[in-house]
Amino acid sequence: MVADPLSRVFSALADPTRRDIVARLAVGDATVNELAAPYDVTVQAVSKHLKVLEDAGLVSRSREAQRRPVHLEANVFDLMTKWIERYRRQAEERYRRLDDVLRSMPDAVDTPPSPQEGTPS
Amino acid sequence: MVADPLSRVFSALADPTRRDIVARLAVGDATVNELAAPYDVTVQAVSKHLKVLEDAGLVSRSREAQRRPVHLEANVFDLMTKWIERYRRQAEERYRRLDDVLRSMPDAVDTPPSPQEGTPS
DNA sequence: CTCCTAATCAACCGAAAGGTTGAGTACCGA
DNA sequence: TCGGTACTCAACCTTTCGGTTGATTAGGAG
Repeated sequence: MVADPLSRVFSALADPTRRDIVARLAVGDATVNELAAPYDVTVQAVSKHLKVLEDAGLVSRSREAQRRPVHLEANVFDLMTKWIERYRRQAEERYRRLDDVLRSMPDAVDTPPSPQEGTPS
Repeated sequence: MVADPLSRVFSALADPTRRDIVARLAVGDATVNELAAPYDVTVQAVSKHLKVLEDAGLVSRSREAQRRPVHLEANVFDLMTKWIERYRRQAEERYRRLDDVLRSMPDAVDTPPSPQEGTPS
């Protein structure tokens, strides 16, 4: 994957197994085998999932003898949260303004999705 | 796509073009042709993107003559935000507890990511 | 009715995702 | 040194994704 950071994070969390792994890691660090245990997929598949999460910056892997404990990097969530909040706020602001406009013309339409007006272009 | 709601939302926003469309819609409703204009892809491709966003519950399409104005449903962001906040909080809480433990044993290790302890299982 | 515009549907294509099996690497323990 | 354990790498397979072109539906405008 050579996508932008935001796409990598969103895409990493678009898979339920990977979200599950993140949920598990929020409790505490774990090894690949520990993470793979609950699922009926091979440990290689989980290893691939971890690579995706790592590329997205959501987890890091250290080294402890032959074990490679996986650690959740929760701060990367900020990237998403900021993006989401930005457009949510913007959309809500817009809704509020539209509401004001409708309130300021009390004699106009009262059926919101009615496409009956002849608004010329 | 027959995935769970959360996967649909994350996956919908994993594409930069679709995030761009969401950003555009936060400013105001738009038609498919208007949305397609800035990109050098066909209008059919954009229509597909909108279908993905609609299936994720992020936008809705009404009908106004032969036009189908697209509207941003900002409230669906909540689903993501809740999921993210949950595990961020959990991870931060864990970090805080670990910090407390380390503080309560002042003679122990002082190199945070040092995997030198022989914690027996 | 006929034409134009807006948008979707359908079939297809190449690339990437998610899975598998099999081999390879790295480290510990006897 | 020889296994055994923990994990990754590589090749392959099938499904999904993002895009295309071409046909079709739906609704004004003349």
